[in-house]
Amino acid sequence: MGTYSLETLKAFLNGLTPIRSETWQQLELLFSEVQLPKGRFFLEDGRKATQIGFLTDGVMRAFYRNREGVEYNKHFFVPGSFIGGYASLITGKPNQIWQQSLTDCRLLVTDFASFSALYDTAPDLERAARLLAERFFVQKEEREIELVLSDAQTRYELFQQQFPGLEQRIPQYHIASYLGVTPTQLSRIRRKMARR
Amino acid sequence: MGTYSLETLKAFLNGLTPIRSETWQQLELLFSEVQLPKGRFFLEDGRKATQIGFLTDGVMRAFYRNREGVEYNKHFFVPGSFIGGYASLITGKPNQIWQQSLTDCRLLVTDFASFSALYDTAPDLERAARLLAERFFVQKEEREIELVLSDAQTRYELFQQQFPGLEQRIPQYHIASYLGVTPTQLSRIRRKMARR
DNA sequence: GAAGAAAATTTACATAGGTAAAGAAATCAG
DNA sequence: CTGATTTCTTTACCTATGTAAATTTTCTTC
Repeated sequence: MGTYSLETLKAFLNGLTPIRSETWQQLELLFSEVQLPKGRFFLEDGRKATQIGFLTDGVMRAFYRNREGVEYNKHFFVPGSFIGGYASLITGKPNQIWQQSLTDCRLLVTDFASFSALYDTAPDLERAARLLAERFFVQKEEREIELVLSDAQTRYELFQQQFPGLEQRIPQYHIASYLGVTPTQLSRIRRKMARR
Repeated sequence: MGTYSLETLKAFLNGLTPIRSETWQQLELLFSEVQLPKGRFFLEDGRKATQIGFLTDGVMRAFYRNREGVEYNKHFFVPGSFIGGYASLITGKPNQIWQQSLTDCRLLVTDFASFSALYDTAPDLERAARLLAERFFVQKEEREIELVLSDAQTRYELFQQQFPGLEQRIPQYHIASYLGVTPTQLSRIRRKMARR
């Protein structure tokens, strides 16, 4: 089972760029499997991020929280995603984005410092890291475009396409927050859509 | 003058990670200086991006445009910034973000394919590219947080801090668009701020 | 399967901020 | 300089969506 998770991670990295077996041998020693029950935080606001995880099972969310405690969902993670306070890991500044399990989850976790220390001797891994950073950037930009150019109903339809089946697994208020509207408004949108 | 621009670029890259002189020798041959009069596009919607530029003089903006032709400014570029349709360059998909000079500009321009071809033989350059991608990601996330957690007046104040002096050089409607409000609303905010 | 909790919907009302258009101010070109 | 253009501000009006609270529905768990 742990082996299977590691295989998923290996396949993911190889999908970015071919990883040499020497590199992988070093890499797989770094990761350990962690169970995260529903509702737990992988990452909280205000402290420095130090770990990265690779989600192999379950659903998680990333969100911001304002002074008054209002939460804004920014992303859902499904199996096969890297999670972690990427900006905080890179800059060393306090983390601003919370990450929480919405179902029971399984993760492969490692210390980011150990991971990135390998870049010096493993150019294939540094390449993977570049491609991953680029992919993260593109994802953020695509989401930004979605938020700017689409109205709430279209965003809802896009959410349904991008996360098939997820709608059934998590509360609607989480989806509303992800769409940038209130549950009230999402309910109005759904009613309107159902009427035709 | 062209030499001076190249020095700026070199300093910028060295600020990311030390660049070997062999790498720089190859690199500087790739770039050529381009003048961009006010109002010209570096990049338009719908076609694939192929070039990157390094802005050495002037101000540019990046923006999205919806079906109806309404524009949404997402970023201003000041000297010392890389510009180009980064997402499109990476993915090969059609570009979605327009980039236009707001004043007369000077740029160092190169073909991205030639630039990235050097990664294979120049790990220092690939490292710079990784750090740049990470930096781009962090910038986007910080801006995202700003848009989510701050109201329009705070965003205006942040704009003034982040782009000192820029306010005087470009029309207010460009700033309003960057802040995500109408010129009407920015005017209301300014009036309110002036009253104390 | 009944009681309680959580989630979703609906309603009534309030309001921030949009649109449109007119007028004032500033800037530019000849 | 001066007329023309562009930019900025203001006003009036309107609508989408927020808030709050009540109601209904769905999900848990004992």
